[in-house]
Amino acid sequence: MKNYDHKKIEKKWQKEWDKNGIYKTVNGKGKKMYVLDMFPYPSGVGLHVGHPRGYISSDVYARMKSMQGYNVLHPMGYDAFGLPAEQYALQHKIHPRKAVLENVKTFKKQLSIIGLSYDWSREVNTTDPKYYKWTQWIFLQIYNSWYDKTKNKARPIKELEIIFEKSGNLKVNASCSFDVKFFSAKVWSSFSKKDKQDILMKYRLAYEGHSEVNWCEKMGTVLANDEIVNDAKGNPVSERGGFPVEKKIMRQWFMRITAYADRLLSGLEGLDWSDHIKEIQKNWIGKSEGSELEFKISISSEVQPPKSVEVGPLKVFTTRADTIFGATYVVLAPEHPLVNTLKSNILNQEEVIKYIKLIKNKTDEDRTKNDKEKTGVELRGVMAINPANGKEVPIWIADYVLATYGTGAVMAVPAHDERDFEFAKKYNLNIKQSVMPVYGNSVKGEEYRYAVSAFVKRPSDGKYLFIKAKEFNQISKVYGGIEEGENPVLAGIREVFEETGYKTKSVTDFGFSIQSHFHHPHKKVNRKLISDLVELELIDEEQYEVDEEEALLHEVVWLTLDQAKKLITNPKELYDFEIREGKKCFTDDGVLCNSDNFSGISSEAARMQITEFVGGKIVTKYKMRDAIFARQRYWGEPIPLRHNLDGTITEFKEKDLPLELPNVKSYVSIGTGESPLAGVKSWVKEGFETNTMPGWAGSSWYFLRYMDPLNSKQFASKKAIEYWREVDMYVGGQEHATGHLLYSRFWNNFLFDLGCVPFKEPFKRLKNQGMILATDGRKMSKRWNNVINPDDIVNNYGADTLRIYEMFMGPFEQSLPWSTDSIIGSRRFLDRIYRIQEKVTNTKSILGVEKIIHKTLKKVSEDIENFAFNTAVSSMMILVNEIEKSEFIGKNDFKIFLQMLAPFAPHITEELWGNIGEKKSIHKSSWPKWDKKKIIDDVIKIAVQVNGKVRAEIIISKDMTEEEIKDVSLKDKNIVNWILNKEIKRIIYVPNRIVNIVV
RNA sequence: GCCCGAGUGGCGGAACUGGUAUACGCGCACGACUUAAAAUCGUGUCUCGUAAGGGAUGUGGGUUCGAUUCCCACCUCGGGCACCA
Repeated sequence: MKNYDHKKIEKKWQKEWDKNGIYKTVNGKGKKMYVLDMFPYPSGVGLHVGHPRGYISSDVYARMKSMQGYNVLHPMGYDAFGLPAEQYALQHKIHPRKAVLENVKTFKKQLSIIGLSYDWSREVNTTDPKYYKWTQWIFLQIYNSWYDKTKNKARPIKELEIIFEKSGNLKVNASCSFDVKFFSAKVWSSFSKKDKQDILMKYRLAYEGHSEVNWCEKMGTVLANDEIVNDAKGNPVSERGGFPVEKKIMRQWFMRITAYADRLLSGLEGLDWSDHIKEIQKNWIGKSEGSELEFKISISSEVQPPKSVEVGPLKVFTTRADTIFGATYVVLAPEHPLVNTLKSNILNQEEVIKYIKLIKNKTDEDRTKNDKEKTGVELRGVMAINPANGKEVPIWIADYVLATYGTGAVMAVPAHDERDFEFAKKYNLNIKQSVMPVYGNSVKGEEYRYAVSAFVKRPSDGKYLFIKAKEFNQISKVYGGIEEGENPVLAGIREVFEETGYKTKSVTDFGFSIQSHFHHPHKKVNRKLISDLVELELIDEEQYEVDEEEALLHEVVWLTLDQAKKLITNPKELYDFEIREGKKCFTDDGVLCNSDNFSGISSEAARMQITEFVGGKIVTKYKMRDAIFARQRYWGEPIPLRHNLDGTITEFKEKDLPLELPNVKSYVSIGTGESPLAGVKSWVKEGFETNTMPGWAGSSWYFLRYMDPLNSKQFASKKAIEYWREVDMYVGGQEHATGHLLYSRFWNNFLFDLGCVPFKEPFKRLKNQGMILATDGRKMSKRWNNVINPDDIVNNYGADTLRIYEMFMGPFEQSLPWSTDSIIGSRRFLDRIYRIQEKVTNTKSILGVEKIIHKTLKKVSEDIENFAFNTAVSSMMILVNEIEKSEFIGKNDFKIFLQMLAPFAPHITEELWGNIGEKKSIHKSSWPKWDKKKIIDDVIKIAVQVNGKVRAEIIISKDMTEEEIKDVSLKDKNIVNWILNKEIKRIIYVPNRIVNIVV
């Protein structure tokens, strides 16, 4: 017998499979299974061993499903538009189109030697005009749609026009830009064509707008956030070249993904994705429910002469309407439009303008740096009126309020919000408590009391006074009730004297109350206590005599604050320390105080009631923003729109698509920040849009194209879509959690609204492969010189070894370092299998081998289904070890073994399959079924424990009763010693597992 | 700071729903084959102890007849978000 020659075998079968087209998929034949890899961006660098990990896993899965009788769609293609291709082209001075073709070739060559079962006849490429024709087509559908919030779906923009003509926009409940003004049908009809189009633009799901970009004057180009660094002075500069970068407002295209925020959130529920990815998407969408409240603006008479401007109320968004009585100022984002409206009424105009300018020049990074101190300026001369109590509060602008979230304005409640608290402390603003923390649960028959608790300092050594209850051995501060007409400080001084005999004077009243519920053990009553905290100081160290009863109950101890903190366990007491230390900010829910009629009710109830009381409304907000859908680059899909001389926009008709990228010599940035297309005369002359689509456009729908890749009439035929439907198994890296996976869900939901696809969610099941790190534990990168090339592995060990090893090395979703040493184990495994073929006989296997074959088959089938490939391989290794111990193996059993291994090692199994006389490809054979009867053991070994420690093993047969098993256990010679002279309290028997004797 | 996830031999890792911890592979040691080496095969390999037995799943507690698994606190690492009111 010759040795296992992987080179010969793999080459031979790859050629054979190709010739026979065994991986071709035909639409509409039997039950379907769509197994998809995230298609790659074909870079010029080539693959490292980490890349194929996902492809191998989906290939194993697809191969098993195919053998199980599914009609499997398992395609591959290329996502080739985008910045990397453009930069590669610039660097190598070749046209991106040519670079892409070259890279695709390299890529395909590297993939082909791994033996993946792709149907290459369905290959797609996003840069192919035949493909991006449909990307443009979908864009136009989105452009020509608006979102009806009542029907909760996208509708044609034409229908909106009809509504406008009939009744204006008053009754329209749509997702639209925030600045649309109301108009009647009559007013609508008076608008010019351009006016009408401008208004419709605010409703479209793909719309033109403006946004800030990072502009680098010297380079004449727009930079992404990660292309910017800070120089020595902390100013933003370009990473390459170190040229200054500034903010610039530019024209952009957007996608109104926010219209789908709620559907994208709720749609997650039904998906079989990892919780991790769902969590990331949930956070990204960032739903929060709160209230929108209105603060009226009052203008001070100090402004001479008073310029009264029509100022609408200031809207704020808050999730804590219950804290409104503690709102001691309001804050606007510096960009808030009201700042401009109020300009002439602001007394300190210059200061404000200076501040706004300062903020504008900061980069996003500066503004969001974690240790950054909050800054702000008060708008003097104007005040806001708290709608809950009618009191005037100052208005500030500050950089800690974001213009882009909520209403761009907040009511500041420093007592109950950490950010407001920090700001208020810095600028000495009022802090007013309106919610009390609550300790202990309310009980029936509570007696209600006001009380004080006191920190008492002894100036001579800085220690503090505590009392120790003799009965309970607990440390606490002095507590006492506040009598009628007493203030907390006086009550504290009196209580300290009565309980301890010390005379004190007042230092501070912290003015912060806490509500607690407890049982008073001496007075035998339930108490609801509202306590205030004060700090006192000894006047002299002489201790006067105290009441005898008091003295019996507790003694005085003097401790440093640190000592006390360690001794005290009561959470309410500990909270007092925090108040003392100036962390007077309580962000949890509690019970309202200082809140007029609302005092005493819970935070939760108050949120609704107060919102109603002040005439606000309950609203839902999302962190997610609309997605920018434009790049100022050459290498992307052209946006199929034409700008007319009168300022209107005309979209392309379907028959005129695709709008192809002009074939130009130079695609270098033209220096105005616009796309290089703006420098192409013929293009500009036609009025074509010069922005191109972003990288995520083509990848947001490619999974639909595979279903019907050559269709020139539709992006895919209805029939094909209805047959293949959603992707059953989607495999790719988790770095796409908030990009591709969100955008494609958005597009698919949109296409569903349009009736183009019969399902909302495109990816039913998702698996994310972990990264393969270099042997040094770092990421594989040319930079570290630690890249391992799969071609070398395939050459030295074979594709099957690479496949087995990558599946075996660890849990699929976990990142793991590559080990050059360990791969030999996978090769040895295949070597052994190759040798086993000599043991194949035409007779039946011995019983033990047959049994383990069926057990392993069950495990492998289940493990592949669950993507637990490492344990599947491991169980097959155990099987091989067993077979080696046996003198021979029956042909039928060997066949079953080859079949279960075939998805992992398609070449060697095909070879051995042929060697034992099979004519048809193993990959076209039917996945074997395990025989339930064959995997039941007649006798098994179980452990016997005494008091939870294993002391013996016994062999039991399947028809023994529990009594018999217990009996055997007790009589076992190892056990007898352990239970000698002891009373047996209990015997626990877990069927087929364990006997535990408790003595 | 907040929200997730993970900590098991020299290494990658296994352990079903709470039931014999360390499967499988790598490495290492010894042995067989060989003039020799490689390859291959066999045996051993958590730790302390001659043994009986004891101790180990990041640390400390708890629940349980029994905990890698459940609960509480803490430590370390990885990921996500980061002034989202």
